[in-house]
Amino acid sequence: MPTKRELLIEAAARVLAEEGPGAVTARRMGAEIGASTMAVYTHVGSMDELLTAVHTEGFARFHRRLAAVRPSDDPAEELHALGLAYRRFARAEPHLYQAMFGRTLADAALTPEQAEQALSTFLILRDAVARAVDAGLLAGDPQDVATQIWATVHGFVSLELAGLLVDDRPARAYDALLGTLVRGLGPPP
Amino acid sequence: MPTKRELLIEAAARVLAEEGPGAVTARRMGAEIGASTMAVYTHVGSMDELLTAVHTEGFARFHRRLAAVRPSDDPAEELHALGLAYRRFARAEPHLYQAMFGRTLADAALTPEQAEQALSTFLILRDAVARAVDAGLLAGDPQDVATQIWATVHGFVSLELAGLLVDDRPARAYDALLGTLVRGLGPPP
DNA sequence: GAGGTGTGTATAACGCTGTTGTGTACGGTC
DNA sequence: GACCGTACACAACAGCGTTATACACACCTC
Repeated sequence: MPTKRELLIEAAARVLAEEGPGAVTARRMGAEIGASTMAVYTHVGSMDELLTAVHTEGFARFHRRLAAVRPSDDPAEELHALGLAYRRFARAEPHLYQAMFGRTLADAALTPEQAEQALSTFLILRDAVARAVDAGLLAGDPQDVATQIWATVHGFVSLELAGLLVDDRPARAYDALLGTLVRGLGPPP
Repeated sequence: MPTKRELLIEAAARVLAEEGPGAVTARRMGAEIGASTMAVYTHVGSMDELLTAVHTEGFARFHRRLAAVRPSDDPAEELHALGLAYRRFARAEPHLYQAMFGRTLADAALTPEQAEQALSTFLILRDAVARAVDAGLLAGDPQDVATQIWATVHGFVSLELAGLLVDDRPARAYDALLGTLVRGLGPPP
């Protein structure tokens, strides 16, 4: 049986994903779990802490999605599958993705828990990159290479979610971008 | 002499840049220009329209920054300078950058004016890419290539602003990413 | 079992927000 | 001089996050 805190976080993540950040209010969250507004303050602390918890929950879902990509013998195929899973998650839960990646550092730094969550998700990518480097597909320090891949992939889906991508065939453009990455990160000929 | 509408937009952009989105309120904006709250509604229409106008103003500033990068005889150097100007703008005005690129398409589509603004800024990059393709530095359709570059560059600075970049030398990592891009987008050997 | 203690809850209130309505002053037009 | 439309300040409304208050209930000690 989930605690009321867990119910609140789950409800907040769901309402955020379905109706956007404007719908996530303390009164609404209380009503969602059949309690009063005070539930947020008794069980979570504040709306800010609730949104922080949703951030963490978002990364947990993201982690599960990426971890579900089963390792392949072909590192190129595995990286491609990871890239597709990444974009699929962002398009499936745009508000959650926005809550996870859209914060500005100038506002508030990440909590240690958030940083650890983000790092553990990043490690999925880094390990796959390390295998690709071992196989000779990519070259360089896996950490640096994975950072570049993450930035690139995030940039594309972020522009896409913001409606700033002019391309009318985003899936094809995304594949082209992944191809560019592998070319640019490959060993020198 | 600027109109009160222009004063409001300028004040909103400034307060947004200096104090973040939470400080941009109707009462504050009225006080900023020495008028009452009603000024926002008389001269702009609503807070939402004001933020839309700030979005447009942000792209105008962005455009000026990128357009100030003077064309070089060396397309590689020009692209590199554009990339540095891009990151410099984002780091100088993170809240403005966030307001420009952080909206989720699911919330509200861009107005035609916003789309045109964004496109005209994109054209600066596309033209530079076209020159690089002519010079044999890059290969492919300039529009597609420029889209890939934009996505990549945006992804990096976006992660950086969100505090999710683990690298402790972001400037070096950014240069490495730009290098990867040029390699990946260059003509086949 | 009786009485104190502490936690969870609901209700109400405070100050803030965006927005709207009301009344008033001002400047141009017939 | 009378009229009209615009801009303005002030007040009010609903909703927000948050806090204070009062009540209910489980538990623990005597």
